[in-house]
Amino acid sequence: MYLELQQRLTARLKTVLVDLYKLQPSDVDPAVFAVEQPPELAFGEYALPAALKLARALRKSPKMIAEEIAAALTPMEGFASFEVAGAGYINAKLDRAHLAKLLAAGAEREQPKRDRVLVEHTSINPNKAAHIGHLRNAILGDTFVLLLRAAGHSVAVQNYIDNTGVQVADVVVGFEHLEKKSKADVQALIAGSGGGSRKSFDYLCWDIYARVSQWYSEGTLEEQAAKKQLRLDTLHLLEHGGNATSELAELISTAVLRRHLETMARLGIEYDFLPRESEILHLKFWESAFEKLKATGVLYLETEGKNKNCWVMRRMGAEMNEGLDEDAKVIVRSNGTVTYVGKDIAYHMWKFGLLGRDFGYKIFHTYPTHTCWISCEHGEKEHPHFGGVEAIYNVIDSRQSDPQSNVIQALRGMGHTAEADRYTHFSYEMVALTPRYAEELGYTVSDEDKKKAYIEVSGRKGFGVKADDLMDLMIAAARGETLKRHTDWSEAEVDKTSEQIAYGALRYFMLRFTRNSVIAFDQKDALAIEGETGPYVQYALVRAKNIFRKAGVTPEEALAGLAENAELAKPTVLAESAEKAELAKPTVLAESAEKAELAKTLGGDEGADIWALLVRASKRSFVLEQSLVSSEPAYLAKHAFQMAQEFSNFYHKHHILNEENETRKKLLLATAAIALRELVKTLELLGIEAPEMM
RNA sequence: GCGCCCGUAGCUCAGCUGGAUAGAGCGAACGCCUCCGAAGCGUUAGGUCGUGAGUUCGAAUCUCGCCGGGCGCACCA
Repeated sequence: MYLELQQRLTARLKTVLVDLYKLQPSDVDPAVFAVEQPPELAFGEYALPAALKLARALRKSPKMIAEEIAAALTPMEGFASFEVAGAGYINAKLDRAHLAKLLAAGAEREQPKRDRVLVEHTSINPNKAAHIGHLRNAILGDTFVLLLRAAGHSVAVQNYIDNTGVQVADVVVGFEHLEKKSKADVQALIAGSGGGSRKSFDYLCWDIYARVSQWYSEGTLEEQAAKKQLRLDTLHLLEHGGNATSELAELISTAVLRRHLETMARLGIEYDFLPRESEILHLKFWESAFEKLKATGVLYLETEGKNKNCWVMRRMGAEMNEGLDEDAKVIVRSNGTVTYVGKDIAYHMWKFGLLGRDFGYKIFHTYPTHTCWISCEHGEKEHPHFGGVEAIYNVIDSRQSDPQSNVIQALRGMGHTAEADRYTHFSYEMVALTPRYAEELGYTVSDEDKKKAYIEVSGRKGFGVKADDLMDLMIAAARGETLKRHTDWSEAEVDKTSEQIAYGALRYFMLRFTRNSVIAFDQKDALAIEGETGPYVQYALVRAKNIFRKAGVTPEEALAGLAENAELAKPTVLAESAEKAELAKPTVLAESAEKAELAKTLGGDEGADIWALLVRASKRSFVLEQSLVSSEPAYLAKHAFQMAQEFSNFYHKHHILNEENETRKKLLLATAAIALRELVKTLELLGIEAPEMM
């Protein structure tokens, strides 16, 4: 609602400036039409710096201009006043009763249909159990998908599966050469391992992967070289396909992938399509891309220096040394094989529909509401259309920003500048462990590491926390708290609530930090259910629900009580584009005794906290927009927390059920209902559930 | 060596397209349950915004240098 009113204010400001100063909006610095937020709510809800920006051009004092504009803006539907403040800011104050009624009516603008976009996230190597760092990736990606969808985008979620890489090869080496397991043995292991327990196949692979990594570095130099060669040979067998080793790899990677989907499903994270590297290789994606890269001159054959006989791509800002660019990125090796970046260029051309080839598709998994497809060479005739989207977001950790920018540069070099501009590397920093927590987990921490703020986890060393273990630990802790408070609950109730709290706590913790901040994970912080956490937000909402349970009134009834006879609050008022001029025309509202009383309550000092809560509640779509343009879900997480905090304050201060003044009680109940609705919807955007009780 | 990111309260972090007294959580001290659940609420203490210069009427925010920390820079993926 806040966003809609702001857009109307902008539209009206434009017409006023055209009328007053004959300005052509297209010729003017957009900053003139900026709408900011005053530092304090007491100053108003919006601040217009227009007069400050126009002073020089109009050769008048900012204050005079501000007075003129303020006078011309008045009156305006939804706004109570426009006041000149400071050097020439115009502070706009909302009509408080009006906003309260709008919020109670819950009028939301219909989202216009926006672009088709593709979000790639999770993309865990299918060779071992998911760990804590993967959780950050998947939670960030999944939440961003929720935000995009809420804003009207049609989103396909992809989880890229590198099933032919060295990491899978390492585990295959482990099974074949360390464990001496046959394909049938591995099949039996997979069949015998239950999901979610320590006996799971992905856990087994976790240990084998760590052992193989250790094994590579043992023995004489000759032995080590032989092991390296074994690793390389295995990798080539996987890439080539059609042999016993690649079949074993397929078996292993698919089983681990299924476990990853189970792990993520616990948090409500689902996928639409799983493109695999094996198909990118076998369906000759690279060959198509190579032709186009050569034709556009992005790649050239190096004839001199260390990269002789390689096809290379010039890096951004690379310097030539005597006509030779030795810093160029090798895309095709001198032996004719393609590097990782090369394959990635082909894959991303496919994403934008620029490749001229497609995957085969078959169904891999069925979720309650949709199916998840996986790539294959010869798939179903009927399948959804993936790829060919307008914008993409790749949730990939910040260490990969170089290869990511190489891909973008290749697209740009081929002339696909529009695509390059809409390619977002949604980068994020790693999740590490605090030294203290690493010790708690039983790892030996060196004295040097103890001084650090955090220690990086390493799948190679088997050092870290597995995602499923972490969730189990958090559920157990939440369960302890729940049991303390509700001795009379059934087992099912305790289970459900504990899971809602634990998963909410985890998702919130991964989202509350901005993307480029390293998260130093500590069990104590993660399990904390006080402070800026998911459970705090959930608790606020549960308190709101309790009010209605006791009052014998539903939130819907409370909202209707305030919204009634509010013609102006009808959704249609806001359904059309706010840019349209007719919306900016001043209209006068019908006055009523009830509205006057509302205005009095909300306007006084006593009502300041109620007003602050209502304004906060009105900002969901505004914060959603901010989160989207900056690709930063943390803003919405912060919004949820602030809502919860202001509601807790309100809850403490006003004893709604004892309120004797009927109009006041109606307002308080409606405010609680608005806060409840907004808390639930904001948490929904973050993928966090709202418990009934806790 | 080159590139990217970071340095804000004891700790963990917001704020960074320049603008109205620098914010939050944790931790610390104190206070609040005959009243919708105290997993809560309130009050207080705590900051030369790494450092030096520059641009500007105005800099935590922009530019440059320096110091400290992290990560990239393979014919690995």
